[in-house]
Amino acid sequence: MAKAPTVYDVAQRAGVSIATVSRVLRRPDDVRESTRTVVHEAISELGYVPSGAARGLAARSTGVLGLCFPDVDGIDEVDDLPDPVRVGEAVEMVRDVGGPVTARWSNLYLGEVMRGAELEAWRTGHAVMIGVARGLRRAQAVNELAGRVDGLAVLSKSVPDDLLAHIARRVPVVVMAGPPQDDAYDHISVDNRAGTRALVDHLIADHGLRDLAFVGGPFDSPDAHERFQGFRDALRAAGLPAPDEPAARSDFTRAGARDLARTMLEDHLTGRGPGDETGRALPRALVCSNDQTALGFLDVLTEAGIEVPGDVVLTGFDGIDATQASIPRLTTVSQPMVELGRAAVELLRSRLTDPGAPPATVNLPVRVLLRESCGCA
Amino acid sequence: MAKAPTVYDVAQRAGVSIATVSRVLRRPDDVRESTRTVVHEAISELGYVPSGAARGLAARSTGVLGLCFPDVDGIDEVDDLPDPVRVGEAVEMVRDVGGPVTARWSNLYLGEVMRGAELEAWRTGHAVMIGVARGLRRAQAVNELAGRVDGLAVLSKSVPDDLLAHIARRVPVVVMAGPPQDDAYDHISVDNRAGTRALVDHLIADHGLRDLAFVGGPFDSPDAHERFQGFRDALRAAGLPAPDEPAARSDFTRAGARDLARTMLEDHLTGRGPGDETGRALPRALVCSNDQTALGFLDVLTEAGIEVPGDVVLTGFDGIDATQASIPRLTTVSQPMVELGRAAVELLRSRLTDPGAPPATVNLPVRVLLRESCGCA
DNA sequence: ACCCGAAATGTATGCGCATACACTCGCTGC
DNA sequence: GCAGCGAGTGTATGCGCATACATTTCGGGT
Repeated sequence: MAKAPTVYDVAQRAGVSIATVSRVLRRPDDVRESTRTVVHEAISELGYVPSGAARGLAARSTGVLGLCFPDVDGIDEVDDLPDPVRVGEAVEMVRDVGGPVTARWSNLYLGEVMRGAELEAWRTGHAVMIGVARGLRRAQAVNELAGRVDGLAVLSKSVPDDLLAHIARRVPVVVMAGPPQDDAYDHISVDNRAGTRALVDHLIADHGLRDLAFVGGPFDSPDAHERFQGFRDALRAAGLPAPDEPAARSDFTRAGARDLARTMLEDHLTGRGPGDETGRALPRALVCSNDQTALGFLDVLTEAGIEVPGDVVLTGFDGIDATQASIPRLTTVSQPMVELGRAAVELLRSRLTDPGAPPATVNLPVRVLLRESCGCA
Repeated sequence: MAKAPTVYDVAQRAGVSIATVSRVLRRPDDVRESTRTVVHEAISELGYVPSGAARGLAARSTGVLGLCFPDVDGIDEVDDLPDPVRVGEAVEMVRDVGGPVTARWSNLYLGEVMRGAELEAWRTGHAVMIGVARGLRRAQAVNELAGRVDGLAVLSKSVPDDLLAHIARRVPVVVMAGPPQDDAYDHISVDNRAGTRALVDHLIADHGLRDLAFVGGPFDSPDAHERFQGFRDALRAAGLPAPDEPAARSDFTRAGARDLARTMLEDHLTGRGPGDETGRALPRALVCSNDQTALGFLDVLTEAGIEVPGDVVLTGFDGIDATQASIPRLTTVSQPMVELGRAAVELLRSRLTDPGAPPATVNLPVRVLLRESCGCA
C-alpha cells in the first residue's frame, strides 16, 4: 500500500500510453492482442487495481447502486451501542432457560432483500452499497450514500420525506415495500391486499368459515391497513358483513399480542357470564395482520386450552421461520423478500435507461402457505 | 436529474468560491456563520449532493469499506439465476406439507456479519459496500470492489489466493472466520476450539459423561477440525482417551446427517446382534461439529425411539435458530456473527491508521448455550 | 488613523481515469 | 507512386472536489 500504482505506472512499465491501458481494461477489442498481453503483465506485476473514484468521476457514472434501510436496532446515537465483545475474553456459559425465540425476522428480512438486490445487481455488473438511515447524522449519511451511487433503493419510511426529495434530484429513487403512493418515485410494493384476500377466500370457501375477525396492526402501518382491506374484500365477496375496523390492534410484537389476546379472552369470558364454555365466544377464525401477532395469540390460546384450529382458526402474515416451528404450524402469507430486492434493482436500471418514463409501481405477488393452523393438513 | 449541480453551481448561487462551499461541508468551523447559511440555502435550493467519486479522488480516500462474501447460492453464471417472480402474477397458494424447516442459516449468518460491519462502520463515519465473489467474472468483480474501498474484509475462502494477494497490494485486507493463519493479512477468527472445549468440559464435569464421540464435518473444513481439537483437549484434560479421528463425518447438512445417523444406528444394532436393546451401543454423548448435523441426528434418534438426552446426549455448534425450536432444544455454541463484522471493521480501521503494524489475528470468544439436549434444564 | 496578526475567503492545482480527437502505419486500389 | 482508409495508438482535456497557498478582511491595540 506504499502508493497504489496508477494507469501511468502501468503505461510506463508496459511502454504504452495511459489511453491504451484504459482501453485494455474497458474495450479490450480495440487493442491488438500483443499489446494487451504486455499491459496485462504490467498490471499483474505492479498489482494495479483501477481507482473506482477516478473512473466514476471520468465516466460520470459509478456503477454502484445504493440500498437504504431503516435502523432496526433502534440505535440513535453512537453512545447507544452495546459494547462489543472484548477480544480474548473467556468462553461464556449461558444457561438458556427458554423464553421467546429470538426474533431476527427483521434482520433476515433485510438480509434477504439485500441478497435479492445484490443478485440482480451482480447480474448487470453493478456493485451494491448499503446504508442505514440511523442516528442524528442521518441526513449526512444518506447524502453521502446518494452521492456515491447511480441509483438508490430506499426501504419505505427509512428516510424523511424532505431528505428523500433532496437526494431524488440527484439520483433515481425507488421506494421499497411502501404503500402504492402517488409521488414522484418508482415503487416496489408487496401485494398485501391480494394476499390477505386469497387467504381469507380460502378460509371461507375451503373451510366453510363464516365468523371471522381481523386482528390489525399499529394505526400507522400501511401494511396492516392493506391487509385489513384484503380481509374485507374477501368477506364482501362472500356476501358476509365486513367490519369497518379491525376487531383489535396488535403492536406487531409477540409479547404485545399475548397481552392483547389475554385481554380479549377475559372480555369474552366475562361478557358471557359465568359458567360459559371457554372460547365459545371467540370468533371462529382470527386473521392476524402479521405472524408475530398470530404467534402471540397462539401462545395464549394454547395456554387457555383452546384448540387451534379446532376451536379457533388462526393465520398470520409474513412467513417468518417461527411459523414453521409452532404447534400447529401457522398458515401464513409469505413475503417475497428476495424478489423485493431484485425488483428494486431492476426498476432502478430501467429508470437509468429511460429517465423520462413516468413513475412506475410494481406490485409483487405473495404466496399463501397453507398449514395446520387453518385446518389444512 | 437533468444535470446534477456541482460545487460550482452552488458557489455561484451563493456568491462565494468553490473552496468556501467545500469548506462549509467539510470544515464548517472555518467559515463564518452568515456565509454558511447562504451556502446551505444554495445547496438546498439547487438540490446539491456532493459527488462521492470526486471527493474520493481528491481526498485520496473514499470513506468506504468493503465486505466480500462467498456465493452461498451456488450461482456460477448469469444463466443459473432462477426466474424472478413475474410482476402481476396471481397470488400462489401452496399447500405446505412440512418437511425440513427451510435452512436460511447462511443467509442469516452473512446478514448478521453485515449488520455488525455496518454498525461499526457507521459509528466511525464509513460506508459499507458489499460484493459477492461469484461466477466466472469473479476476479473482475472483486477488483472493482477493491478499487472502490479503503479497506476490504473478506470472508474466508471467498476469494482465491492469488486474487487476494493482488488486491491486498492496493487495500488492507482482513480475512474473516478463517483458521488463524500465518499469512500477510489481518485475521478475525472464531474460537472454535475453546468453544468446543468449554462445551465438552461441561458435559464431563457437570453431567458426568465419560463415553463421548465427536461427529466431524467435511475434511476440508478448518472449523470442523478446530472443533474436533477442542473436543480432544477436553477429553485429555479429563484424563480420558482422545481419538485421533472423529467417530464419523457429516457433510454439515441436516439431510446428510440423517443418512449418516441411520447408517450408524444400523451398524451399532447389527454389530451387537439381535435382541439387543436399541441404542445401548451408541456413545453416551454425541458432540456434533455443527447444528445441522446435530439436528439431523436428533431427527433419526427421535424416530428410532432413542431419547435425548436420556439415552444419548446431543450437542451442536453455531447457534442457529432451529436449535431453539427442536425438541428437546439443542445445547450448542453460538457464533458471534455480529461481532465478527464489527471486529473486522475495527481491525480495518486500525490497519488504516497504522499501516506498518504487523499482521494481527483476533480470536473472538463464543458463548455456550446450555439447553435440554445435554441434560440441562 | 494606522499597523499587525488572525480569521475568512479566493485562486490554482492535481487526484486517476475515460475519451474525443489527432496522429502514425501498413495496405489497398488506382 | 500516391491518395485513401482503417486499425492501432498517443495527446490532451475535463470530470468535481479538497486543499495548499495567496489574498483580503476584520478586529484590537496604540
